[in-house]
Amino acid sequence: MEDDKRTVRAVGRALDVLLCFTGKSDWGLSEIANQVGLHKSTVHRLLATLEDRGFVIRDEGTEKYRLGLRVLELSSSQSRPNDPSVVLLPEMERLRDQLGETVSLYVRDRTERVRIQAVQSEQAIRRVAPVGARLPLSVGASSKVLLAFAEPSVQSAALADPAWPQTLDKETYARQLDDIVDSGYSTSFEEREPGAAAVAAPIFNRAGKLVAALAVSGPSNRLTPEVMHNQAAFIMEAARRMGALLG
Amino acid sequence: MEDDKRTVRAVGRALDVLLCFTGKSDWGLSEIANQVGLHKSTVHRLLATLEDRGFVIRDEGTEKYRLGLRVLELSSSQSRPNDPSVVLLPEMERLRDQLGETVSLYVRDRTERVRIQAVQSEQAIRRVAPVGARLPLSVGASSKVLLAFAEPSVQSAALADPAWPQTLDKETYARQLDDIVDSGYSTSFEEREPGAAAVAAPIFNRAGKLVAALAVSGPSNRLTPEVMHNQAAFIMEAARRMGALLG
DNA sequence: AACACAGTTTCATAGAGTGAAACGAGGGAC
DNA sequence: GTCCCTCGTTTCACTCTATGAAACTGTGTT
Repeated sequence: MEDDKRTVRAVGRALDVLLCFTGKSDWGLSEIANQVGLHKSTVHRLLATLEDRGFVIRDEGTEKYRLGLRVLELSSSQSRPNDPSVVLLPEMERLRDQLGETVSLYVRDRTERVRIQAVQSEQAIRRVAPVGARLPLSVGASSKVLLAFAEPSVQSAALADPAWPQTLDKETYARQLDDIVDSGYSTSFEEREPGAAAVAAPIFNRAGKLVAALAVSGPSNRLTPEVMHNQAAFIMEAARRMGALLG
Repeated sequence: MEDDKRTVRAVGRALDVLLCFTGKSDWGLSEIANQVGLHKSTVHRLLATLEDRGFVIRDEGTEKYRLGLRVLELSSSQSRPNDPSVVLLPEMERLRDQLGETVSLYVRDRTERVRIQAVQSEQAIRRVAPVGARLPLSVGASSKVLLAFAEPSVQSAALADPAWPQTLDKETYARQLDDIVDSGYSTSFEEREPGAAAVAAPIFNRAGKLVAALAVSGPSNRLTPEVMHNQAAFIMEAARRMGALLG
């Protein structure tokens, strides 16, 4: 409400329209208008602008809107040299082969986390982990790692976020984070998703700054607490090696 | 100029700001203002809005702007099931192994073409082909394929585009396109980039609609006109198989 | 110290964006 | 066939938003 004056309303609305396309690829005009809470005619103009610049296209046949190729163009020009998601990929594959489970790489983005890289397990039952997925910073092994080793200001900002689940007891949570700092890794067992479990360790760059969380995840019947405890040493070792690869 | 009334100026400007980040990842405020021809304060507000929604972030250290992770999120939710870029990937790898050169997949986007998928040659000297790259629809083997087999309205729109090179003789070009329709493939020899050559063939879906161009490209000393002529049959055969994989 | 340059904020004004309403175009239902 | 519902498109008067000049702050350079 305070920095609304520093932003441009029409642009913010257009970006909100664009963000509709995460999770659902085909949208009708009225559908979007309903979703973002704007008038049809307003959304129509915003979409016309987005379409003009190639950010959305209209499916021929069904007249529905869909993301355009400008998005691909942007994202491909996003990755810079010594980008963690490409530099660390070989090490992630090595760890996947060593443990046989899906390996993911997460970074914090404000009060959420984003999976910036993943290599899938090759087992029949495996964790599928789409790159680019945005997840809450509250639950899950990687979330706790990203918070436990973050600066205090980051922690308090995350807890103050309206999206933070009110059901979590903050004291218990804080103690859990302390334990993670002590042990150097974090686990989660059916915490965010039923049937899934994960181990995560922090990756620090050479300057000692937390840059990402390395996570190994799989079905909870394979990744029992004992198994995860045994894997933790390997994961921390891999995370250490990865940190050395970063600027 | 005509449909400017149907679009939202501020949004268009914001998207133009966003598009600065294709080709150069780090931008200062004044730099962007200069690039897009807007006032500093205007760009400042647009960037604040883009930052608020996570489309750009500011590098800590250098205060420069850079693309945010929302872009990754969007692009990853872009690929739909039976998307050519994933369905055709195995066939592209097969062709790469068969011919030993870089294989690219292009689609037309208005009056340009975009590389939506690529598999790199494994030779020491190879064509590097970043996915997402946007190229002119005038020159290059794939361009000519995408135009030759397109509907007449598409062809005339491309020729009428202000970006179309005035140096090309339209009659010679039209004859060239006719030849491509007859032979079923297209070649280019140091046409767009010095030292590079390519062969391309059209991919039609089951309904007979042109959906993409399949291109094999490499250094011009390996891909001589004779070599490319010999490879053409394999490429057309691969393109035919790929078309059968599409809806 | 003086300067140059980048980013930020303020503010009066113009005109751009807004949303209600009307319009036109399918597409079922009956 | 008609009616009706819904979707996308267009118009238009009004308000409030976006704009850009200018002032301001901060940082590094000469």
